[in-house]
Amino acid sequence: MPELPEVESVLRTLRDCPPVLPGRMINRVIVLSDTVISDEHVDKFPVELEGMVFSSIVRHGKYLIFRMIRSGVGCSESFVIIHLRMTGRLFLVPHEHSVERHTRLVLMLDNDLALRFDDPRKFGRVWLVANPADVVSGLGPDALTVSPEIFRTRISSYQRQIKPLLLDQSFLAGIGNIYADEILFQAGIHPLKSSCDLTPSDIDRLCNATREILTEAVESNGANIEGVFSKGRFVVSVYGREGLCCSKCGSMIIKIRVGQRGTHVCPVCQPFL
DNA sequence: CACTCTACCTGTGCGC
DNA sequence: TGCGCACAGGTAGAGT
Repeated sequence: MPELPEVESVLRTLRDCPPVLPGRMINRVIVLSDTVISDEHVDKFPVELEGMVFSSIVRHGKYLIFRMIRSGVGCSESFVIIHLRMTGRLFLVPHEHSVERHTRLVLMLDNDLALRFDDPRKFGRVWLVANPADVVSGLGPDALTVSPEIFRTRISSYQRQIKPLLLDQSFLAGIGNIYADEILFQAGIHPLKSSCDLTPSDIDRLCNATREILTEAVESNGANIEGVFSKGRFVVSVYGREGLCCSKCGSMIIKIRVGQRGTHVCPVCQPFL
């Protein structure tokens, strides 16, 4: 399940690992599933993209934002934005490997490679917009780079259960179900606790845990969870470990539901009080 | 505003 | 073996 660290890993691969995406022109666009294009005018999508060149890539939360330019007169720019949601994958392949069972979109490039978007569940979305704000303006600050001051200010403006708040992309962008559980475990905070009941010390630990967990996961190239997401090296402490022993205190990790989401807790390290 | 539920979608893994 | 079903998860939108 791609969350912020996994999306960052995709970004770094496309941007830094040869053959890289920036500088490549799109020769042809193949839409295999209309529903992944977040625009009622799916027909326009290929027409507008063909001939455009990948310029740069940035990430905000779980969204990848590709700046595209059309060389020549006017030098117009636009933005391709991709959200992988649950099961989306994005990678460069040779032309001849450009379509498989769950391939939804293929961007044929000018160097015999293709940028391929696969997504078994068709949850992922692709936008083509003139202004990235059209898609990402509702997001809060990026969870990896938010400053402690902003973190403290924002958290005190809500009165909500802390886990659903961490998952709310308008509060902080990038945290999903796996890292929310990991962050709350590291901070020693119960997921059902209300944000307004957190002490200044709780908030400091939460802020630090958010930065530390996400930074470590990014450096590890994402999570490594049996059968779920196995490319990275980040090892989870509580997610999916119900019935196993807590690595800090040895108690049994339990699974509860918080805001309809499976939630993993060490009842000793994360007291509800 | 806080929260809950549903829809979207399909592969997996369980119980019968 | 095979069937049916609950479940997983991110987000939007509707409802309480």
